[in-house]
Amino acid sequence: MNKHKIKKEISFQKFMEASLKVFAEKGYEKASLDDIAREAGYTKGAFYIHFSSKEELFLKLMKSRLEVFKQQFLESFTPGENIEDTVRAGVALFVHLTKKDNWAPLYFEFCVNAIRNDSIKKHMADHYQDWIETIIFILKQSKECKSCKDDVLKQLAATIIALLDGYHLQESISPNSMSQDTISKSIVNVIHSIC
Amino acid sequence: MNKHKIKKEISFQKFMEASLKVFAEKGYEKASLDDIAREAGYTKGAFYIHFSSKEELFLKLMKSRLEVFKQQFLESFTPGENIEDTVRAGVALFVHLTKKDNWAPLYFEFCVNAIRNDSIKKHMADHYQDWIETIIFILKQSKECKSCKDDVLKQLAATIIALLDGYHLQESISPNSMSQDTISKSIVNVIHSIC
Amino acid sequence: MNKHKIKKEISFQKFMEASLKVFAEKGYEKASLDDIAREAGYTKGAFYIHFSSKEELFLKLMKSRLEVFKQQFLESFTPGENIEDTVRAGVALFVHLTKKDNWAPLYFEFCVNAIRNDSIKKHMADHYQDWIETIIFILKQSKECKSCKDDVLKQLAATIIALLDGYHLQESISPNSMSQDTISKSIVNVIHSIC
Amino acid sequence: MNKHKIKKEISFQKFMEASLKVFAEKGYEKASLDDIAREAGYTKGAFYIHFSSKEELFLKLMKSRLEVFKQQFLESFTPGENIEDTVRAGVALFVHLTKKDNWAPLYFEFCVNAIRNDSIKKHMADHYQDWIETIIFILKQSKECKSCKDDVLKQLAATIIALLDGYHLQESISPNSMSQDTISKSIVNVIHSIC
DNA sequence: AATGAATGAGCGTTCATTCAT
DNA sequence: AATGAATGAACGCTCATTCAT
Repeated sequence: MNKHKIKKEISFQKFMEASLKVFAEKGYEKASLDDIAREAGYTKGAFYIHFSSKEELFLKLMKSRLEVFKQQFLESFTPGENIEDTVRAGVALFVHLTKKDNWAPLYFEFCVNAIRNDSIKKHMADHYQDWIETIIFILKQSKECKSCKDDVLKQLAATIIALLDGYHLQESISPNSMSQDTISKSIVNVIHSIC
Repeated sequence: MNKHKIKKEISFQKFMEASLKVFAEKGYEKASLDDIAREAGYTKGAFYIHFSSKEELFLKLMKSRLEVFKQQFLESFTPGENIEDTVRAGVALFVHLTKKDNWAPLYFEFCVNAIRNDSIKKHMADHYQDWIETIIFILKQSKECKSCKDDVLKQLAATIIALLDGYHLQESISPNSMSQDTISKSIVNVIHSIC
Repeated sequence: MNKHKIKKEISFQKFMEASLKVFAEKGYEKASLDDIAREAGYTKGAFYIHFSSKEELFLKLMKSRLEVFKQQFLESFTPGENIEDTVRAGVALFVHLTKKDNWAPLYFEFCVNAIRNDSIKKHMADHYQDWIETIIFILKQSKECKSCKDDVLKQLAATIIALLDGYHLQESISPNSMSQDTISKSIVNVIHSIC
Repeated sequence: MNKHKIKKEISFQKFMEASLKVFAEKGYEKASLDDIAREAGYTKGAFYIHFSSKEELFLKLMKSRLEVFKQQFLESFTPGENIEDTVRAGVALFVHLTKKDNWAPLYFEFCVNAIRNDSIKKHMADHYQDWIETIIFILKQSKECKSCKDDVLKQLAATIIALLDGYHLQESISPNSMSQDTISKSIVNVIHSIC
């Protein structure tokens, strides 16, 4: 039992959780290391034991949260009997996860920074690719898409993501413009029309 | 003809144009008033003749650019003979405007700040409302949607916006995942399925 | 009459004088910009109106003080009737200037930083070259050195500088080990022996 | 034989050697204990087992290196048959030692700190006194200085040190301005002229 | 004897804002 | 209307020192 390592892991996690909160509340630039350290229950100096810079923390947090989001989705997702039920379950789960942990401000903070910073952009692009593949995998298990070509499915998956992202954004700024039902129906329709 | 006022209007516009560029390049926080003033061809002190704070500038710029975007859309938009052509024209125009003037980083900068700041959020919400109405107005001119109920059209318009926003975001981070054609077809299908 | 420029020049000079004092007292690294600004009667922020970095200030101060030292020497130096009087006058003047304005700690601070920093080193090397030429010029006016070869005079001048630097250093650490008289005599002797 | 003590002595020496290197490269202030510990092959915490502070290390290093320099000089120095050979041998040895172990930046770092810090100054003054006595001892073995008065020899020794220090400084900043031969000749001449 | 997590004070630098000119 | 010197509060980062392990 290595107490040092355990302690380090605990503080690392506290910093990650604290930064999740502070970045979500204030955005990357306005979140100060003082804020984050205070929230984590440490001093600013301690921060540099665990991270080499603010940017590194942001990147690590981003990787971690995007991964956690995907894991939580995959763990809880259960496809329905038909494509409609499957989509409905997926959308419901997406909406649910989206409301947890201050996800919206953090996610769009990632996006905005990705647009201007190439190394973040690369990461977000990978993340999109991941989701495209995940969605294709799910779609392929339905009778509707079983025999669709891969490039068609790719476009379809990207469209579904666009719808969800756009819904998420709209919901964050002007809640209740769209119902979950509308989103689900639209997705199902797009699937039927393309496949 | 008041020379003072004309001069003032000119420098105001120069600051607006300069800040459009600098905010798009660096984001709100990292854009310094020095950068903006230099870009505008003035000094920092001059800034405060036209704006009372950096935040005010950002808000004014946001209002102005969102308005300009809409005006440019409305001016150039010509509905086609049928809904499909109309949608295709609208999407093409949206994509075109979206690529001008470094629009993506600025637009999503607005969105991200809206999520965290209530007065900005209010503004963006109004902007969404505006677009919803504009889209409803366009849809109503087609035979497909002529007799649709208003609340159905609202959901439809919001869905179209979500698709476009989501496409815009994806395109900014990971270009060429989706074709314009896909987006148009999806919109047409959603229209058909809902109306 | 440009008040802005005058004001700027005054503050610039105050910063230069303040840094002269603070660098001499604390050395380059331990002298903080807060110290220097306080000593100058300004705040830290004002510093960056006049200098782009701490290092730039140090370099400017170094150039300025080395130049001032040389100017003061040249202005006050009057050769004697013979080489002995000339040397005696020169040494007395050197010793006098050396005791003004906290010169020793500043000068050796320059030297130490020169050893480790190439751009400073280049500057100090130029300064040495300057002094060698100045001393050669003075020596050439004496009948003893009138017809000496240039490379011999160069070695002679460098030796004289070594003696003065070495004396200056020793005097700064362990005062009164050597008399001015000794130094003068030694220089005269070296001149006689080489020329 | 105490294993603990031997181990302690070894790590002490490693820290001394490491700090010799790091102080020479970066100077006192910019040398961090992290740098030194890493160079020594330990961690920062271990440092405080052997030294109570950074300043103490610097002082111990200074004492040790000044002593080592003198020991190395005395061990290798062999007087010649006449004063000229003796001086030539001494100068050659001085120049040789001076080029070893990054001596210049360290030595002048000592000097600069001595000028500003009284306890270091005291130490350097003792060091100078030591060298004066050493040089007097050497000079007294020559027929030229055998019967010189002590205070005359003291001035002479101080002058020789000044020349060597000045040469060392000049050589460190602007190499090859003076030849070793010139320095030797000058010293011999000063000896002849004073004694 | 040695590690390494944590502190806390300090530093160089940036920048929105003010105001005399 | 415009300049630009000055402020003052932050901020990211460093580092000598402490202490539980």
